[in-house]
This record gives sequence, C-alpha cells and structure tokens, in this order.
Amino acid sequence: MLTIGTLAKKTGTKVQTIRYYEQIGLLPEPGRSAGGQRRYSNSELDRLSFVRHARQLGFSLDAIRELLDLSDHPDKSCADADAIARRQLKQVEQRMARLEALRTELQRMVRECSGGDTADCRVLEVLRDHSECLTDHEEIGA
Amino acid sequence: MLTIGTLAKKTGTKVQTIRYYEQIGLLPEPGRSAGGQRRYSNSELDRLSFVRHARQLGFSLDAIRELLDLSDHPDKSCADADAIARRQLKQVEQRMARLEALRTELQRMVRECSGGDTADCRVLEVLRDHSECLTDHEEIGA
DNA sequence: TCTACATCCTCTAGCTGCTGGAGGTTCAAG
DNA sequence: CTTGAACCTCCAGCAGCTAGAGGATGTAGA
Repeated sequence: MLTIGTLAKKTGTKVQTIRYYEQIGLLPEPGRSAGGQRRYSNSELDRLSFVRHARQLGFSLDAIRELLDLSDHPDKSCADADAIARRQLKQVEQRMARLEALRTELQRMVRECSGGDTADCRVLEVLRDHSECLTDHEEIGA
Repeated sequence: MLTIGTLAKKTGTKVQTIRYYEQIGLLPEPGRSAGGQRRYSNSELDRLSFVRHARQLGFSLDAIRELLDLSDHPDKSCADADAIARRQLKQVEQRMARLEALRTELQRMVRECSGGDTADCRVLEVLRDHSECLTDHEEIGA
C-alpha cells in the first residue's frame, strides 16, 4: 500500500495532480487509512503511469479517458484506440507545420536586426506591418 | 472614429477580446461616445494590429507588453526587442523538437497496430509500458 | 508515552488567453 | 418613433494543473 506521496514520486506526478485526476474521475477513488489518508495499490500505480505516459505524448485528458476505457475492455476493437492515436498524430503534425512557419518568420526577424535603437528595429517593424511577412501564420493558439 | 465592432472586423479579433486586452492594460482606455460606447482612432487600430500579429507569432501577452513598451520608446535599444524575439524563437524550436519526438513515437504506435482487439493493441501496450518507447519525451505540456 | 515534524487532508483561488451568455442600453436607418 | 443590430457591464467557464491556508494524521526518536 502506497501513500499518495510515494505514488507521486514513483510516477513523477505532483500530489495535487493525483487528487485532481481523482476529482475529475480519471482515477478511481482509492482506499483510505483509518485516519482518512489515501492508500494506493499497484493497479492504481499502473493506471496513473498510463495516464502520465499518455499525457507526455500529448493526449488530452478526454482522449485518455477513452483510452483507459478501451484498455479496461480487452474485447473491444483495437481500431478505436488506433483512431485516437491517429487523431493525436495529426494534431502533432499540424502543430509542427505551424511552428515551422513561425520559426521561419522569427529567424528572419532576428537575422535582419541590425542592432541600432528601436526606432528602426526590424523586429518591431515586422510586428507593426504584417505585409512584411513571407509565411502564413494566420491562426492564433495551439 | 471606429466602433469596437469595426475594429474587431478590421483586425480579425473578437469584440470580447478587445475589451479583455483593455482590461488587462494591453490597450489604453479609448474615448467614449455620448452614450458611453467605445470609439477608436487609427492609433488604436495600429496598436491592436501589432498585438494580434505578435500573438500570431506566438508571443505571450507579457512579451507583447514589453514589445509595445519598446515600440513606444524609439530611443531605447533595439537589443531588448531582439532578445525577446530570440527567446521566442528558442521556445518555438524547443517545442518543435519535442513535437518531433512525439510524432516519431505516435507514428510507430500507429504503424505497428495490427487491428485485432484491444487485448493486444499496440497503442495501448505502449502507453502501459514506457520502456517500449524509443524517444525521449519527458516533459509534459506545450 | 511524548513530542516533533513530515506528510496528509479539504477547500478555495489562481494561472493563460480568451470565449460565451445574461440582462440591459445605445445608435442609426427607415 | 420604432425596430433591430450592436453596444454596455458583469460573471462564469474552458484545459490542466498549481499553490496556499488551516488543520489532522502518521511515524520515528528520546
């Protein structure tokens, strides 16, 4: 039986985060000690490791919920899990493409900075005038 | 003199967002009509365009605050703006590297999925066992 | 057994960067 | 003078945690 602190250390999670996952129903309510402290077994350790690993791969908590559900039902079709992973892969690829455009633009800004004062700073100039940009970087966020 | 709605359209910003920027001090309080509605001039249009463009390039609102301040003081050194842009570039590069690792791992998961049921689903298997991973993808988030 | 002190508990609020809605007012056209 | 779009303020919520207050529990050493 593990305390929440031990579980936290073993999985590289913060204690607060574990309680948060429990609160939103991602982890089951664990047993408690006589005094009311959480006590975890190995199955909960596995489950949290799964969650953390999926988070590291960028899956949303909602996606993880689905994946956990699939994992809990070994008879369900693998195709669902596959679809979730593909969706995630697509998202990652989209983000990469966007970041690539940003990188190009930022590199150009920085490269062209001559080092005078801000009156004719290339960085600020580009920000002031969108038409200075070569690449497409319309959408904000993600 | 522009209404907030017109300003919103011209800059591709939502009305709420403009009010939000004002609230957090990123945009100055504009003049008002007799009835109390916001009225904007071209200088405010320029400022908001600047903000939006910087956001598109992924700068945080705090960074934008600094950039605006630099832009307002043409005698300050360009080096500061340059440093902010370089910082942003570095962040973008770090995120790209991370996403690259994720992409590799996700591609592998998806490629190796044989299409049976979840009992021996490759996707779930990898999530269950971190040691299956080839690449490094430690940190969570952004 | 007592005491110290780390760890645990619940609850609330905050972070970024918006976004949406309720409930009410103003403006411009017809 | 009416209509209806656009405006106003204020509050709540999204993801995914994180931090802190204020108090209870657990364990190791004296």
